[in-house]
Amino acid sequence: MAQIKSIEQVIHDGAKLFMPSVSVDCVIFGFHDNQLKVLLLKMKGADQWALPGGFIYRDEDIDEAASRVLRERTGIQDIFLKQFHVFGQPKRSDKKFHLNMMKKDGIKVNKDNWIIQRFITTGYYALVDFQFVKPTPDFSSVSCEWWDLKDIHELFMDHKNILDRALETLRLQLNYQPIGYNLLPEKFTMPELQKLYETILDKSLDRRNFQRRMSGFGFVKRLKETRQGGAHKAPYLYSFDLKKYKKALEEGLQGGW
Amino acid sequence: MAQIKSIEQVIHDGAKLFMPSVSVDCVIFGFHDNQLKVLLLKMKGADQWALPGGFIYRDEDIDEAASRVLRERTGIQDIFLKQFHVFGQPKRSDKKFHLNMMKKDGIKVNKDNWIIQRFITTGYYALVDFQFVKPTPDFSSVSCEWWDLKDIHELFMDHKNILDRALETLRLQLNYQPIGYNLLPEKFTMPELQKLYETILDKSLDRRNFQRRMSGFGFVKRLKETRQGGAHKAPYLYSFDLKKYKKALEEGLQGGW
DNA sequence: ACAAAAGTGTTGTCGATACACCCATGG
DNA sequence: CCATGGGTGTATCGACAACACTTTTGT
Repeated sequence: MAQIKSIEQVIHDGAKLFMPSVSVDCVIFGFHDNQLKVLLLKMKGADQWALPGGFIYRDEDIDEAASRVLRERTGIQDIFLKQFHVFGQPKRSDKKFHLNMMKKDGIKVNKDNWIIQRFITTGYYALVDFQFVKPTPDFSSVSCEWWDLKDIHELFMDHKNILDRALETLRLQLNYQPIGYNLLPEKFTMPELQKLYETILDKSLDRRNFQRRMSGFGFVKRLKETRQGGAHKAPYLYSFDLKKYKKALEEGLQGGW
Repeated sequence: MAQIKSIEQVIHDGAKLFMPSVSVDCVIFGFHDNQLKVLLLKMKGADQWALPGGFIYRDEDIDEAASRVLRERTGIQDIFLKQFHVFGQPKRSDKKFHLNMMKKDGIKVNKDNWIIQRFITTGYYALVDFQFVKPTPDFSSVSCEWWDLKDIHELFMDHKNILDRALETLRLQLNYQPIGYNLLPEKFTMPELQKLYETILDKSLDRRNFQRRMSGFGFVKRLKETRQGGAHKAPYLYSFDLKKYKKALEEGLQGGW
């Protein structure tokens, strides 16, 4: 697989290298300063921000393509990455807008070029450890940065819609899957985990009941250490019990029927 | 949108009419004789059964394409139909197998024809009222029939895998969404609804607790009529309270957090 | 009359909520 | 020494499982 280095190259070789009509877009969530963050790219030739995305090589699994996008934008691999929806409205991209954007950027492209066609995109969302991410722009963008979720109001094409759907899915998942591994550092305190949940859900939870519920699930284990340095009582550190965590991921949290 | 009537036509006009590389496949569930049924097509030129599927017209929403497939195979529209997964492995279809199948059927197709290329398919599942379905084969198939879920062991391409994933998704959905509308007739008894749940989950539930739980959700309402004719005590008839049913669909059943 | 199916009631358990209380630490 | 954050204990409530009992109907 040839590494893509420029828009010109995509325009020239895209049809040969990639599958037509299909793309992936990744909503990469991180957590820092008690804020839910999303990794965005600033597009060349447009004053807009976009989700990291990409095309699928002719012989590449679509999940691997998403994984590759994530890896190339963050330097991170082997983490939680999940399909959540296919966006396939015919009007989701605007040919004129695209052509104009390319023009602004000084790029000539034929009207029937591969890249100007209609694309159906599969949305993926990822949960990553903020501190290990090295945001890296791609050929189509001038910068790559973390944004506070609440500051994002408008994005490239239908990407705001994709982001909203990802968040909705994430909130639902919270009800029947464990979360936090990959979003928090190796060791964390219970209040930190709670803040994560509160931030995702955008509501406050009872401190004491949260602890017991979490402990009850069994996939967090308390360490003997405490987090020193902060004012007030030093909280215990916890880490995830990977075995039980993965088991809970597969089996779900609440039995249901 | 031109109606497709033959494989030859797809081979000849497909590239013009449809998006390349993408398709939809539908797992259409029905319920009859206390059995979960799936609608399958018997392929021309291959001694195999397949899920109803199709391509996406150049100006068609992908969800509408799935809806169209469902409509054309069953005669039913406006029902529960949901994306559940994208199947995008490069090896999911086998070029040689396809070419051979066409050959058997006496159809000549070029090796670089649109239809022989790699496809990424989006899986949808539908829940339909068995009695209203008029199974209708498409251009690629010789018949269209309901199969008992438990009798399906092997399907065309990766369709068995798609079916399994659909069932898995359906079972999960059962935990946080109401179900039964579109799968059962307008009026039904509580034991019938229970049988549906038991069949999907493949396990038995307590008759009495099931009744109370269901009633508790609020989206079924008891009618004054009873189902006459059967031996033994006549059970009450119920029907869905559409307003509350849809509300439950949107908001989910168990609060979670 | 009796078996089988359907409807209603009762009890115990467990988890979730809502608190009260205790502990540690910095100012 | 007290405000603040963190940890533990407990009473109450409600959901759900398990099971007993009653009602209806065909044979």
